[in-house]
Amino acid sequence: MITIYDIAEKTGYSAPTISKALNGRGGLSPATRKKILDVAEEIGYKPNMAARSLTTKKSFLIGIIYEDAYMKAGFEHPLFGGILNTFRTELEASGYDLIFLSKSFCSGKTSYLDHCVLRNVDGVVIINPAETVSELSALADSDIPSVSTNDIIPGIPYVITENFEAGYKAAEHFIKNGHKKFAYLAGPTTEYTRASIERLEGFRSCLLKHNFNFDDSFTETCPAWFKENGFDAMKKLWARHSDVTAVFSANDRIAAGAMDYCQSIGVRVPDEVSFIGFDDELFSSYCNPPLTTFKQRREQIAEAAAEILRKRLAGQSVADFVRISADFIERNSVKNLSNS
Amino acid sequence: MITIYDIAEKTGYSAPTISKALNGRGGLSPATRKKILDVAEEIGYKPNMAARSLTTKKSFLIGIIYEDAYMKAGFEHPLFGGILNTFRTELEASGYDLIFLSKSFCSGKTSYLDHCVLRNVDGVVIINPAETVSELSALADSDIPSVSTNDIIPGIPYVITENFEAGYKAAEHFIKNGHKKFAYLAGPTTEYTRASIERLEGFRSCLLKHNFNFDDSFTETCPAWFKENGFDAMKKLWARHSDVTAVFSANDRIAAGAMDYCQSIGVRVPDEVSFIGFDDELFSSYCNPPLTTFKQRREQIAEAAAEILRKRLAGQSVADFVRISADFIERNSVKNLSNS
DNA sequence: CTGAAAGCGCTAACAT
DNA sequence: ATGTTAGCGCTTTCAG
Repeated sequence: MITIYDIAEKTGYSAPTISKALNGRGGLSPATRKKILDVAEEIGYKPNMAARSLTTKKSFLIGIIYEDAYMKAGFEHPLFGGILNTFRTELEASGYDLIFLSKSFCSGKTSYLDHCVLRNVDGVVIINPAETVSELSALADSDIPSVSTNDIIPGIPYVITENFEAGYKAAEHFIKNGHKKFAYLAGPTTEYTRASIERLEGFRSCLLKHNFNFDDSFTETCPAWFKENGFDAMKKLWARHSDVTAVFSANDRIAAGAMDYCQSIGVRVPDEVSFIGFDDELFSSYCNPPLTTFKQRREQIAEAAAEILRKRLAGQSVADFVRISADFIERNSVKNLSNS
Repeated sequence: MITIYDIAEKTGYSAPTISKALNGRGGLSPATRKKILDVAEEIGYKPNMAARSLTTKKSFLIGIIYEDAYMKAGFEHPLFGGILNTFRTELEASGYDLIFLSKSFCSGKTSYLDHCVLRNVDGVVIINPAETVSELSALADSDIPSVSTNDIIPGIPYVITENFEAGYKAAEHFIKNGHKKFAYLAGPTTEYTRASIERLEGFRSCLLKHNFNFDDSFTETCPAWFKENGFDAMKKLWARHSDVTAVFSANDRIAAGAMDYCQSIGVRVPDEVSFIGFDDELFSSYCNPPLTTFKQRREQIAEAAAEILRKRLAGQSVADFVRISADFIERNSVKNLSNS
């Protein structure tokens, strides 16, 4: 292992001087600095982050909370995987390393916060916490800067898609295409995750504004985000209202399951029932008919979250939250009834 | 910050004694140990990994090399995302934390190996390196234990799907269904990644064994793994051989693009041309027709890799490589010509 | 501009 | 069974 003492020996300077040169601090003659840096390069010196961390109390480590308890898709989750991707790039560019935080370090008796202390992380990004998230409030109360990209945790700034706006636009699109009977297939909601409800509220808001009937019987809530749940939900909904023509789903998988149900009982999509989904998963452009949906701007969400975390790491104040619009992706799952 | 000295003060024991108790080392009376652990628990002591790492030279950190330079799908990659998922679970259960390795730490002048040294990682998993992987040989030559789940790097044990076997089975399946004219749409190959070629070799091997004609003109190589590449490749292949009825593709996206091409020129799938893909992406069960394909056993690959790394961390010897069979997923993209 | 001394939190080696 | 001493690699403080 090559240490600053090796450089000290080679150059004749003392360890603190080497340290100053390496870290670009002041109080050094340019010639000295250059000589030291040259020797460091020459003998292949690499700092020991653990030692540096011990004295400075900074680790240049960002903890990632990533569990995907909801969709069980792991890193392949259509939203979270993409956010993590960009977030990683952003923070590595700022000189930080990313480390996964878990609740099971040290024989399972640690909390997320414990894990932060153990590793002395400088900051935390909460991409997707495990279902039991109450302990996140401990994180929020700590002085470790954090940011969330999915859950709304009191005391932690978040960056989330403009779900209300998207729901509103979905309704507008159906109305514009002459639809008059609407339904919503909701996803599950948790203490800190209200995405499905926000989408519903936007959807309903637009419908009521245009004086359409949309009471609770037109919403069916899925216990999870999978295709099967969409199938079951559509079945129940159809038993109550077989006259709906416009179905908005909380995500693409639910929409796919619902379309499957319709086709399984001989109801044509989109001729008899139209669909709009959410997420723009890869399969959504392959299914039949290709699904009209919303794409969340993962890169932009990650960039905004990275920016917030960077500011907090620098001790600057930040907004309580940022909302990012989703992009509407029009395909062929919505029939224009005005033309028929 | 709570340290062992706080426990020492509270209990009256010295720091090394506290350390022994905390780490379960011998030479302590059970009573002493219990008292120390109780106090530690009571005052909420958490070890400082950086300090521990400084003295022990162990960091309990595993470096992850994950770039996805090939498919640009990031964590949503159909194979790598899944492997990372399970690998993470496995190693966290063994008391390790996962940290991403990059080549750009410290203003971009570090290599993967440099990054390992900086963070003093105990081991490395190479899930998917960046295109320029030559520096991995430096890692292989170092004494840091590593394992690879996609690339074959001299000196590093790997766990990879039985690609040859799968290719062989694909050919068998076509033959069993009465096909006589075959083609292969290859993916790109790099210095260390021969998956596409291995699949081809298995495919060809079976065809030749059954005395079918299969010269190089029946293979078209895509420059990348995307749908568009499959479309273009099928177009070129079709210009040479419009009589093939059985097309095996190096991955599902290429297969999807190729099916698109056929349908775009009015060739029916699977009635006139049949397809087998690779990966079993989510869209593969949604596309039209649903695609017959192979699913790589991501969990099993990750478990085997974790086992190899654990053994190497413990100083035990391991096999040079492990090959894991892929599962054949039969859907409706292969027509049985014997029945027609 | 440079160096000496001290210490971050922990553990290894040895002494008692 | 427990304590003493020393040191991991680095940076901070302060003296020169």
